[in-house]
Amino acid sequence: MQMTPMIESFVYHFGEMGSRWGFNRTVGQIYALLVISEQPLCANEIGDLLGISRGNVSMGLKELGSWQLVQVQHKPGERREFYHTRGSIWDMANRVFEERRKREMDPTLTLLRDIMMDEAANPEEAFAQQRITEIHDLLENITEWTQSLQSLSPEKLNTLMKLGSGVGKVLEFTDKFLGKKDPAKQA
Amino acid sequence: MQMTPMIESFVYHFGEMGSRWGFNRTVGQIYALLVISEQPLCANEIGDLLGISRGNVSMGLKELGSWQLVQVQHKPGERREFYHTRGSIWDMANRVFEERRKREMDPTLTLLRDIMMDEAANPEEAFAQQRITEIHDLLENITEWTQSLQSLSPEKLNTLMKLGSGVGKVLEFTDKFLGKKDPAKQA
DNA sequence: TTGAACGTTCAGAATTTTCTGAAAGAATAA
DNA sequence: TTATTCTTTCAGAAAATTCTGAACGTTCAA
Repeated sequence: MQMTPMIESFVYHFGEMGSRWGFNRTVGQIYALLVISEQPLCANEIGDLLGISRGNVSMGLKELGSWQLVQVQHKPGERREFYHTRGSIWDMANRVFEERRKREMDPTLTLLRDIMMDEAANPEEAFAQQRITEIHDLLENITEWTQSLQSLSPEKLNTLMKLGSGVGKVLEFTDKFLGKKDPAKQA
Repeated sequence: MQMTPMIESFVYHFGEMGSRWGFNRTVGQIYALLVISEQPLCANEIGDLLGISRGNVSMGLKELGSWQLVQVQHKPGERREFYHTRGSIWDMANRVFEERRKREMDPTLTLLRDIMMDEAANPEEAFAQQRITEIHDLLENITEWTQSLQSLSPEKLNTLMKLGSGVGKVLEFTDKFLGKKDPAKQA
């Protein structure tokens, strides 16, 4: 693996973006490198390519492991471990979604529910609780929905994506033909 | 406005979460405060409630303004500015999505497209380009789709959300009744 | 025109996050 | 056993981010 300008720009950009997705720059760079490398890479090679210390590479790979985004491989006769990404780009995106849900959404929903259970001590708290309930319901909706989308087959998801806002038409159409039957009941 | 334990826990949690949504802890706290306060707040009050400096409040409000998440209000006879959130919780979520798309997705898509246009200098770059194309297509799909969902009416969006994975059934149903017609064409 | 009450800015301080490299652990072969 | 080659850990260093508060700008009333 060689650091050409093309590969550098990709790796550095994903380093910056990484922090938006829940991990730091180095972790993002390591991941970017593994994604675009056809061959699995060993820790030393990663460190050399990115110009970071061996310890940092180790921590980064550990982090990526906890996200289940990398796989360890052994080459016969080699003692070193080689790393590469697992699954398709889709699988990876799913895993990031899933992991962020667990780490961010779930604790937030729990907190909001706890607050909703409390007795409001005054009108200010009552108003706050009302807002918090709205936020909770929205987040819960989005969370459940995205989760159910993830269980859809890739083909169906693709159809759905291609539909775009045309999905509105499909809903109308379905409504008309099913008559009284509420499509929501099919969920 | 008073800092009760209930309000504190909400505000602090959203401070932590804020960093995941693209702004820092203080900005998250200021926003949380404005969301659950029925009355608009002035900058001094915000600073006092959160125990942060006046300058920090000013910077935080500026940041929230750039996200179009707060509105300035003037009370008659008052020289101070009062701040509160604009629109419903849904509107706010939309605005955050929209803003993140502009700040993160668009630049990423541009970079990936640029790389896709380059000539691959060797087989390694060719492989990298292939992966980058996959990533680009996925991100573009998701971006366009979420954008088109945002243009849907709130009721339709709600129906869709409630459908959950049941949307798969609706797609099958539509397929059957439309026969040869590919629903994707309606998009 | 002065002073009071507000808002903004930004250099440097404080804090938080990330990274390094030395030490220690583990596997293997001789 | 010892040497070799790899990995991991973590205390402290380095870097990045955030925050403070003083200086300055603006508006308005007297």
